[in-house]
Amino acid sequence: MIRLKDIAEACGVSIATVSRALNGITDDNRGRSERIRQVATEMGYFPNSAARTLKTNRSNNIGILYEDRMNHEYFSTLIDALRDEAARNGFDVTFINPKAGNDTGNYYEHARRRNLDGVVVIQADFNSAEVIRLATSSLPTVVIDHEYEGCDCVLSDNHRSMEQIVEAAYHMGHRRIAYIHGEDGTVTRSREAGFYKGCAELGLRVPSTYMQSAKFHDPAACAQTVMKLLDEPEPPTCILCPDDYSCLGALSLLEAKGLKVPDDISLIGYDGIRLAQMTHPHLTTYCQDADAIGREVINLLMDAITNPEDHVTRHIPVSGHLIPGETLGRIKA
Amino acid sequence: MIRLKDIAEACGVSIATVSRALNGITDDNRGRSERIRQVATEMGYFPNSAARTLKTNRSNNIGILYEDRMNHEYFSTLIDALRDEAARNGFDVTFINPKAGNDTGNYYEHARRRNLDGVVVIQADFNSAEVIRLATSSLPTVVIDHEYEGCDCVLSDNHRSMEQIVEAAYHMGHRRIAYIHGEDGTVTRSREAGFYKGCAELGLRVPSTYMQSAKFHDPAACAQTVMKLLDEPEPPTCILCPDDYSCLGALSLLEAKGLKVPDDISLIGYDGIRLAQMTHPHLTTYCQDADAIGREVINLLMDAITNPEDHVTRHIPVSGHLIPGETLGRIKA
DNA sequence: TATATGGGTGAAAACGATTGCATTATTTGC
DNA sequence: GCAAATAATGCAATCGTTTTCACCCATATA
Repeated sequence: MIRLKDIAEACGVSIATVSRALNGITDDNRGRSERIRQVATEMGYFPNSAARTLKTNRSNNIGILYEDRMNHEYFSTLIDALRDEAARNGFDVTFINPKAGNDTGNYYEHARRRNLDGVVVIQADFNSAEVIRLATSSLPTVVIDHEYEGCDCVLSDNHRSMEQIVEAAYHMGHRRIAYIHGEDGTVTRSREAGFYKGCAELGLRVPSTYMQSAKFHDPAACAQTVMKLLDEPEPPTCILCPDDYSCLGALSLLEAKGLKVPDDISLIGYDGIRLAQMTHPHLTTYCQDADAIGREVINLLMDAITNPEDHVTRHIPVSGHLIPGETLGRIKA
Repeated sequence: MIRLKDIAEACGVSIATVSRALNGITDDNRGRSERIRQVATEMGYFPNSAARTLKTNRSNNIGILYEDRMNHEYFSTLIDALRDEAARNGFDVTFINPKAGNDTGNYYEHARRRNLDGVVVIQADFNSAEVIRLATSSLPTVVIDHEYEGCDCVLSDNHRSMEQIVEAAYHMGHRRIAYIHGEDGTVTRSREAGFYKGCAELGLRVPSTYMQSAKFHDPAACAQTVMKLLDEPEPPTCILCPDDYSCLGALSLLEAKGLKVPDDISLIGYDGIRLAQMTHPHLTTYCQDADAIGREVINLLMDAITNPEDHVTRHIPVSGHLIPGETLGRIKA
């Protein structure tokens, strides 16, 4: 590999001069810098990032952490968005590993060892010591969908989205709306609150049995819970599911039982995966704007990295939108 | 951050001794190494990978390249598998970026600049100069689903899988089988060949109109092509789709036209995404073993990295399996 | 007791870049 | 055209680690 030294020798100048020419420190005097740059390109030079990192303490590399497997469309879209947005800023993206090889490395250590300039927490157990350590460390960190004191975060509108969903169902005439939520966590609690608020504002009574718990991304679990709801003395006319996968599970079950969606019962999903628009009927669902979230995350991170002094931590909400679909039907008067 | 120097001072030994103790070079003499290790842990030491990389020319970091957006379940599963398998070997994973910030960096340069020890090409335009450069470089590279001369690769069984699919349809009594394939490329050509071979072995005639082209992951395109096939004077009784998403598009269309799947016509997908088993009817589809592929890829890469001398390049096939599903029906005699 | 043996040790040189400081070359103002 | 100001340059130190080499000390062997 070509080093600065090689270029220096080829040009008959010192290493320092080459470094400065390539980094644009010197105003191009007599075209000398220009010539150096040209020679560098001719020789096929590119900087050794390890050396640069060692000296400058900047790696132009950020870490992303997610503990689950990435088999939800929302996650992979988000990761793509992060990658692209980081690249636009000249940054690379490296995974922070839940199980870092032989080393009993925690996340923070892993990030430091790799000289990462910042970290994005996409999804994790927000109560675990390791994650808290990371979020509260001096390392620039942006967390998605969870608020830590003094830590930047980007929040998809879990609360507001549920309100919107409830309103949408209400406007279609539904008065008996049940909510099957996912596992407990920041996201779930926020959505739950939004659901209750939406109901309260519209004066809807919510029997305790209308609030059910299942698991995220588990169609069978959701279907089973739907069964329970149908056995209620007063079954709901509209059921909100934790996510689109679960919703599809519910849809299957209902069809298998001979119930027509949305004629007999309405369903609403969450996430807006592409497949939701390929089924019959298309899912009525709420779509989070993963690209926008990615953009905001990287913006925050870049600011925290480049202006550590006057960076003020912020909590930024990003809103999505309701996809009409066909699983939410009008209640016959 | 704690440096070797700090530990050396704390222990009253030289930096070299600390380095050797921590790396297990010295047989633990009089428990000294043990004590050094202990002090290191107490002080919260972890190595600076930039420094280590600079000195050793090894980063314990591999790159993965994919040019598309990662919105297919197969890709994200694969990336997860690669990440986990790499971690098991003490390696991290960094994305190689199609558009590397301001730099007009090609893939190879990007990998070198980052001191990556190896690269996995998950998906790319295999004819582009950049990708060829990467694959033919001295940098350990494993390519998935494309064979370059002298370059390691792991091949999902595109060819054999199509034969199996054809056989499965045949055994259900189908004699008029059409194939809608994706965009041209290594994968498509291999599948096409498998399809023809399967038909030939069973003595099935394949009218040229039965071989149609659409796009991968485009339900609408597939649906449209299905329309064309239905207009044939002798329409097929079974249609093979490029992938599950496309297949769902076809399924929707057929249902919309009042045709029953699989009673009136059979469909077979490809990929085995989770959603394929949540629809009604469940998709009959072929599932690639992403975990196994990931495992093989990393195995190859690790060998190429650790034994560059006696590493022999290999082309490894990984087979998947047919998921029965319900969209392939028996032809009434 | 003296001599080989052998591994543990420390000093120091790398790896390739950036950067403070002193110096030299160039430009500017008069 | 000369002094002062300014810009560009080179030297050398430095980032944190690994590793060569010479050295030392302990143990085993004669």
